[in-house]
Amino acid sequence: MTGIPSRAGIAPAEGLRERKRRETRQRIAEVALRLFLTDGYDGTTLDAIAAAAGISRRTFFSYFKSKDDIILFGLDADSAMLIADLLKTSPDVAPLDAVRDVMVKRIASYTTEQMIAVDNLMMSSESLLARKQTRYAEQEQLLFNALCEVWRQPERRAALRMVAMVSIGAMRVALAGWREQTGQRKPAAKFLRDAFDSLRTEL
Amino acid sequence: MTGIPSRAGIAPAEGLRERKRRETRQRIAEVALRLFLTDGYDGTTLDAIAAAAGISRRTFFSYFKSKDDIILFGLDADSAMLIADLLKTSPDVAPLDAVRDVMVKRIASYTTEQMIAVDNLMMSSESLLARKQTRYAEQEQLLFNALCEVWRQPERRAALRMVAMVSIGAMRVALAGWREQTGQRKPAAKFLRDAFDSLRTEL
DNA sequence: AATAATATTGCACTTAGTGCAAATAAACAA
DNA sequence: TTGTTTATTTGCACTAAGTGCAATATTATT
Repeated sequence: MTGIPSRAGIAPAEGLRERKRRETRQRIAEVALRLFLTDGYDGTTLDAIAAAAGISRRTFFSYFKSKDDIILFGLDADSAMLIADLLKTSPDVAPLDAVRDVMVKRIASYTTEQMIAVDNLMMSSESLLARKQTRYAEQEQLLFNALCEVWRQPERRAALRMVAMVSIGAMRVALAGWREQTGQRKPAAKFLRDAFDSLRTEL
Repeated sequence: MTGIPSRAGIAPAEGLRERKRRETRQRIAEVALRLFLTDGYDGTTLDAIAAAAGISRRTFFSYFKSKDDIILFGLDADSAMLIADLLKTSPDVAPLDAVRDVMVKRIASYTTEQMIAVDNLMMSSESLLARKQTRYAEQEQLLFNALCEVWRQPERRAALRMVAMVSIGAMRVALAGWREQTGQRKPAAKFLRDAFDSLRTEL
């Protein structure tokens, strides 16, 4: 029993431990990304990352479970926002349109350089490329779960699974097309809209 | 100058070298798969595989470029057949219908036990799961190329990209649904047809 | 049989990742 | 402050995948 310091229960008033942990994790990610961009992914060892972040090699693994995981740092927040947006939509609109609108809105908020840099990095390593694909699969699953929350009729589940698959796929194809264009004029949002339009055309 | 042995040029009359190489590769794959099923993927070392196949550990890498690659052995032949079938279809039918029909036809020819065994294996290891996803991405690309061969109008390329994406996606979702069903009564082909039907419904 | 081309092997090496136990630092109670 | 509990950091030894290289063995060629 003994009093909880000041504020009760919720928001446990981040102590020194939590803060340092958060900062260290952030520092590792920043330092690693910088090294990746200069020396390449495969050319950067965990020893180098640990040294640059001021920790031991062993400690790295208490922050990230693998070298690959560094790249995924921060990306979860993005898809969480997308899901949050989607959960706010009305069940009256068509699921595919809802997802498209939410995606288009989100994609416009990204900075171009960051996206290209991270994407190029991912293309440079086999294991990162593989990791990227599994991430799409995970996102598809999350999206499907969210869709089921909004459109709750059980008889539509099979269709919603297809909507999730098609949406993540359209996003993937759109981003690939956007990345491959020479000169980078058109915004990613346009590629995304075109991809969803193409779906209707041929199907 | 100097006669080509007996038959000219084409089909260079497989010599001892080629035959042994083919046999060794086959033997490694068989032996490895057997070990994977008994000891698990991560529980099977390359040393064990090499020993069981009667080669040195170093030699393994002249047959497969990684441990993961063993699983993919033989799968290429399957997708090659699918592509070959597709290339025979007429440009008059709708691309998506053509792909669906070819897939349904192909999937019926698989033996159930094999599929389940390999699939369970893939689920058991992170790196194999990642590999499976990249394989889907590769198949999507191959399928897109084939579609462009049959339906040659440049203005339809964007749509064909979507058809490829959607088709591989439908197959992926169908196989996942088929695998997860308890009791394994319905054939995979039915799941595949339902998946393609669901596409039309919600889109 | 001699020679050229290719395959196999052993060896040393790098790197990612894990288990464990000792040392260190933060949180908490008196 | 001091002592105690609890979480974190670290070093060390280890496993296993994968690579480079040079020596050896095998197959092909003339």
